Amino acid sequence: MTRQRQLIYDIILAAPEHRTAEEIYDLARAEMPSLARGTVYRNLGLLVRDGQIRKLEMADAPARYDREREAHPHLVCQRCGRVEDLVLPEGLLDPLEKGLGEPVTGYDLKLYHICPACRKAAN
Amino acid sequence: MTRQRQLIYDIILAAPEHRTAEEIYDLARAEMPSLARGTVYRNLGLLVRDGQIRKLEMADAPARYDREREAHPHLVCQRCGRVEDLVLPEGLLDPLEKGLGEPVTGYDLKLYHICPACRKAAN
DNA sequence: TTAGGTGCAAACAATTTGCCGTGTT
DNA sequence: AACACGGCAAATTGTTTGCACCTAA
Repeated sequence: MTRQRQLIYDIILAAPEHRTAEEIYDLARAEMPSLARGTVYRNLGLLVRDGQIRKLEMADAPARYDREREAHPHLVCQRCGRVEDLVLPEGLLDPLEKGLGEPVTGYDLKLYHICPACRKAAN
Repeated sequence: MTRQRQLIYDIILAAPEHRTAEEIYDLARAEMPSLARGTVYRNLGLLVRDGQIRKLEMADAPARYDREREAHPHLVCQRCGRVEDLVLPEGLLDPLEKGLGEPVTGYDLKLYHICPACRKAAN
């Protein structure tokens, strides 16, 4: 855990936002102006590999990072890309897995909507 | 529907495979060698926009395209990236949507596993 | 003193775009 | 003539990598 990795990790832990690498880079540079973009990507990759954070692949947009360690669904605004965590009702996906007969190693569930802010703006 | 768009569309309809733009480009060029890569991307975009096909965003890999018109879950091999369609049990996601109180405009559900071929190869 | 990490810049992969020509209505 | 689309190549975007230097165990 170098200073730079700690900084990046702290930024992710500090808020429930699901930020992009670029946003994290900007926030981190406010604190450590010498920080390189490559270092951000490298450390995000390592944090994901070690299971300390999660990477969310977004549709037609840069990936976002989630401080939550366990798999859970997300609610994504189709307009602005904002992401919220959802709670997965216990055993919700069981019927699907059951039907498969094979073990599932993970899942990715996103629900799309238009967030209140965007819906208001659309008027 | 130009010749090139029809060709691209036919390739997608012809098989249940979920191919990448590059794979579609290669298959199409076997039939029409002058076809440009940009044309493939342009037409895939239009076909998606018009709801004739679906785009599947993959984790750390190029997007794939699905001939199925309606939303449905996918089973993705973590090793080789192969994608299969799944059938979503009726009303499976209702509890989630219910809990939200807001309308959901769509969803994206992927289950990850190791496909039989890859599991065998791992021995 | 050596393994791992950094900053920097160049490289990359997937996709998009501008431009200009061409076939169709 | 208007126009949508194709081919081509250059541009963009998001991300990765090679390299030389540095630093903490």
